[in-house]
Amino acid sequence: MAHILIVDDEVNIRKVVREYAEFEGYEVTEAGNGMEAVNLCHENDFDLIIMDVMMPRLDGYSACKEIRKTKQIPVIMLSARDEEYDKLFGFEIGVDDYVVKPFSPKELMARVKVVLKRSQTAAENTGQARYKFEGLEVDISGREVYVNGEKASMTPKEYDLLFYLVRNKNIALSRDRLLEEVWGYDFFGDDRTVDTHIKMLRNSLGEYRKYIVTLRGMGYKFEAN
Amino acid sequence: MAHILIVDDEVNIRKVVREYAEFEGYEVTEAGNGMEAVNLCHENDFDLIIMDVMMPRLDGYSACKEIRKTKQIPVIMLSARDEEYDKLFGFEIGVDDYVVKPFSPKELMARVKVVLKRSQTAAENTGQARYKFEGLEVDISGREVYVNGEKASMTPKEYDLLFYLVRNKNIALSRDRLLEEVWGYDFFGDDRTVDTHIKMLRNSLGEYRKYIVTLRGMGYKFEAN
DNA sequence: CGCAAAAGTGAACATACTGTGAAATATCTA
DNA sequence: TAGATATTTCACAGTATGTTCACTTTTGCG
Repeated sequence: MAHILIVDDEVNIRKVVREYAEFEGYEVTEAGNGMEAVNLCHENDFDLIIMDVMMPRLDGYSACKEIRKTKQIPVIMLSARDEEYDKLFGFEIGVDDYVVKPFSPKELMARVKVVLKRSQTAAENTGQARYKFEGLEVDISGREVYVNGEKASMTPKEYDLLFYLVRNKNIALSRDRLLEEVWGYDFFGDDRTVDTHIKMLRNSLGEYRKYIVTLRGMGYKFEAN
Repeated sequence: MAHILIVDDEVNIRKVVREYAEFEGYEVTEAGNGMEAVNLCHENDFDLIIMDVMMPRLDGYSACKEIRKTKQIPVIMLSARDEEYDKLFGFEIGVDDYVVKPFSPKELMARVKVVLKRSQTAAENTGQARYKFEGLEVDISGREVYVNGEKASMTPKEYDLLFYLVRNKNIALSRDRLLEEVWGYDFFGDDRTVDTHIKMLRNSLGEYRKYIVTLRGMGYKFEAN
């Protein structure tokens, strides 16, 4: 799943956030100050940074600016109640969200989810929606699928179905939901239509059909990390 | 049902929208400008906001940003044809949908339905959909259960039953209630069917069967913090 | 301690579900 | 409009699953 960098000089805060984040299934890396964070960002690809404003060596505000020079990673800032409030929302540095200390870890996690989702959809709209699962490449914005490097030709519905499955990977999708989301709310046909298209999609995916898992009594799921 | 806030400076527009919304069974509150809307949002829990962009005192764009600071309520924006179009879709403020004036109230209501549904499923998917009890992991949205790190394969009813128990952990559940909620109101079978499924579920959970507690003369309960 | 009611259990049987191929429709394209 | 392509429906077969039921075990109580 997503890889999150937590930057705070207080060990206890890092610990609490890590705990909650890992419970949600995120991979977590810690940094104790802004300088460390900048260096870690040069070596790793994080999906999100949670960063305190007030830190020794290099404060969150400056670290964010520094990181943004090279990478466009979403950032959630933590800060004491009245500290720097205006600067943060000047959008000057493009902070994605802002949580006031003391914060509820649950609320923080809710915001993490929102920001991650937003950045994902934003990426899709700017042409950055490429997924790769072994030899299966799914380019949603380019509306192309490659199986072992070769372009797979599919029918429109196959694309739509696959893209919806991939966008919602690891989420159980009922036939009804698929019909509603992929076919549209105004489709009044048979449930089993989904099955037929899953069948054809599986054939198109060849060996990678394994990613499409049947959930008996329920529907289907695209299962991959 | 859902509680909707309508924000527009034109009384007639509010009136029309209110009429249609109430016809659909929604509860409706009105505000005449952005500032009112922000204040109302601090005091109430709305499920959806329909807001005009152009308003005195505080425009819809700013009001939305302000409200989003504290609450993640879906917003549908109303606006004149070319006004602010880009800003709205800049994802900066995360508007959920966008209707151009003059609009058909019917179309607006259709969008309301879609947005409400989306936010509901999103909440389910991003919400507490993953539970962990020692070595027992329950991923409701992925419809997966792990026992000591290994995926447990269960029958549909076992999943449904477990998920219902977990979602209502520490709550005593009678057989009748389980039948009604997990099997459906149209099931007219034997009470003891529940027992059999509890048996199979316990076997699937191995050592973690201990979480499913029998309440003699009553039903069952998933007991965990 | 012994009884009755409640809960656990294993097996049999009927039912429901999914994968699939093929036919029937619908939609697109030249 | 014809021909091609795509979508939907349908029926069949095999298998997984749900339900019932009889029997055993446990529990609470006088």
